[in-house]
Amino acid sequence: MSRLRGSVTIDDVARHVGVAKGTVSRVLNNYTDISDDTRKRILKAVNDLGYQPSATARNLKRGRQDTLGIVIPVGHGSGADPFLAEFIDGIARALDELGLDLLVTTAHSRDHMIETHKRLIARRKVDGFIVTRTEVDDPRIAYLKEHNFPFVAHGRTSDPTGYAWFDIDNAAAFADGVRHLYSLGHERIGFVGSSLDLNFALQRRQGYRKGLETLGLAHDPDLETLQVFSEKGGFAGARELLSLDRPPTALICVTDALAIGAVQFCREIGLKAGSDVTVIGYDGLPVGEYLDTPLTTFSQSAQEAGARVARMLIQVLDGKDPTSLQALAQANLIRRASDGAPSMTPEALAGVLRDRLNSQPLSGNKGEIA
Amino acid sequence: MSRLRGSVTIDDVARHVGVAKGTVSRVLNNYTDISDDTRKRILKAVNDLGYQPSATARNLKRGRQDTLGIVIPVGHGSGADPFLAEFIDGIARALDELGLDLLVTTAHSRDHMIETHKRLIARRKVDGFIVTRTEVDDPRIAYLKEHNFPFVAHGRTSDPTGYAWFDIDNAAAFADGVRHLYSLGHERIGFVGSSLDLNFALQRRQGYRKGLETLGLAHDPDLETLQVFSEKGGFAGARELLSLDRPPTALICVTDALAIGAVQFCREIGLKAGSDVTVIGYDGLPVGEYLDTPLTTFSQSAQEAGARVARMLIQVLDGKDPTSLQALAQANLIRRASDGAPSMTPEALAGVLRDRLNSQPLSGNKGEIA
DNA sequence: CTTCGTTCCGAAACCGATTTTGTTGACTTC
DNA sequence: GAAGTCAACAAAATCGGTTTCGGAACGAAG
Repeated sequence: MSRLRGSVTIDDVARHVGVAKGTVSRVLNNYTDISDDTRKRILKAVNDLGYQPSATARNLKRGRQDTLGIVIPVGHGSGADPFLAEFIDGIARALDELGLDLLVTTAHSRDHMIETHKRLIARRKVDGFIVTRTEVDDPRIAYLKEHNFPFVAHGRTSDPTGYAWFDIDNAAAFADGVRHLYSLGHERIGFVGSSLDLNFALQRRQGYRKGLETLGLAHDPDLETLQVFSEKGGFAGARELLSLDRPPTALICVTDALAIGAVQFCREIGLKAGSDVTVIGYDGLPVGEYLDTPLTTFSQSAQEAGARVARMLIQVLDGKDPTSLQALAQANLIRRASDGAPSMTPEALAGVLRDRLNSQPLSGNKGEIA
Repeated sequence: MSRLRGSVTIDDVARHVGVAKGTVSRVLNNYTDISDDTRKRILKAVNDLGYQPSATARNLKRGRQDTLGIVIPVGHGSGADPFLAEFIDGIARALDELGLDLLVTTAHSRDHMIETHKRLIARRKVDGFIVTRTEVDDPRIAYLKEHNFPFVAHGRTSDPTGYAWFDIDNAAAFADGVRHLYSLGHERIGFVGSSLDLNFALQRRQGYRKGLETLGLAHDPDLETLQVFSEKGGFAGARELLSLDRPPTALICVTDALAIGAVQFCREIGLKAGSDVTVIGYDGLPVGEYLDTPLTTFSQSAQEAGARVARMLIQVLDGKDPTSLQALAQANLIRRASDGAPSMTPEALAGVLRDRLNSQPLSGNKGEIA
């Protein structure tokens, strides 16, 4: 009961000035049919009383919430994605300028994810969604499209039509990466990937294959491995590929986490990343710079991506046709130290590995395949 | 106009069943004065129509938003804090179980921070706040206390009375750390800290000093350095301390980021972390495990901390006395590989450093002091 | 002096829920 | 059989805004 926390309502202002509350509202919403005198008196009172309109009441009438939603996928304890942290930061910054807010929710499964979107829509807590980490066949996008609820995707799906999205040209990046490795002298190039459900993972593999094809290099299925999304996966992937009879001299990894694991495998086996074996990652994580061999990686600004996607969503909410809001950006390669000309042939590398794998036990359980 | 996106209102349900909307509301809120028959018919209609009450309308009447707020400090482009990402994840998970949501905002300065809290309160967008990264003298806490707005702090201030908080016993952790280093044989232990405005940074230094005192070790002010909060700071800090005439053989760093930079300095100068120089961090970042020398560090579960703080805030909102909600948890040391017995005396270390610093140019600009 | 058009603002409807108050009919009770 | 009780719901008030509608006051036009 009672004026909770003494907040000032529009009625207080109206009474204070001696006008109808509708008049106060009109002043605050810049209607023109208010005399200068009245306007000034009301503005003064608003200021004096420290009045700020209740978002709730305003939203009820307007049907808008001035709030955007993002529901982030969280693995089973796998920890938060460092990319997402910066991405959200970017969104929040962009929204702040416009007085909008961001509602953040997590979901641990696909069902939970859809359910959360449903709830937020039904209870009208948000005006639109930002969808991240798009899957090749994404149930969220299907749901939102079907219900005609505003959203912008960061990343595409297998059918990137009929909705607004912002994406990195993953395929081009990986094709470039392969070309770069080839120009360094690598001819056997391994691909350390992960679950192909995620669209970017699939696209990066496509780019990898396309790159090989363009260069006229044979595509050897043995040089591709799919691992879990973590350093452990990268470790296991590197072990798998480097243990081949004719191992790759370079590894291109779908994410930095995988690349970090791959570099670790190289270190443990006594190979120098950047010369004995080349490793390239993707994400531009700052920490990559502080590895013993600073990681060469593709970078995209997560913060900028967040800001951009937020602004796109606002345009959608303003009625702009989502189909006209589709943008592709290029990632760029940050060369640090984990890439270089191969120091030996695949055959020589295979020899070294045979020796080392037999003589040296590897660290703990880091190579376990999940 | 018009039923936006065809959402079903309580009136639709009432009309469909042929009752007053108040009756529908009472059914949904478990009032007892409804006949079984009517209750069933209404519940069926609710189900059939897929009705979910509008959060906005309900909030307007109830005066609650079922939304918690967190405004996270973002440096000038310094990037997002990996700890915060997991922390938020923990909050979101805990809230999900209770049907609450989390509003995330960023602020780039102290003023902006207060302003954002003000706005969120005045516009009644949130029921309470979670305050993170508390400063020794925190303006947010002062403001919220003064205005009697519900909140829970993650971390204390210099005056930890009169509000609810959850904190790690930073002082105890660092005192333990010093004891641990001493037991390994270190007698000159350096402290790489950062801005003492943040309460945890101050507490950790207190713990460091207390640890020395307890062991009867002299406190040498030269062994303490304050750096910016990043790998660069750690690099610079390690350089400063190790360049002393009698350098420390162990460095205890306030955060993992600093420790990572310190380890990098050791590597570049040709010292082996874990034997030549011991480095300990704090945060338990997963990436610390994948450095060339896996980082020994103090760990606290950010996710659990988030969940815990969220639950505390809910208790505050339920009317529990904030003063009764104050909890201190212990951090625990995760020993990996960057700590060990000293391989040489401070004097010998100084000799090595003199040689190396003269002969070997250091990497780029990483040592610059910001 | 009427009529018309503006300008400016009060009154009331409305958004979609919750909650209070009031009403109805059935059932007791004496 | 009149009065009182109770269950079960309808009707209306309310939350705090926005928006529509309409009316008063005034000057200009005819």
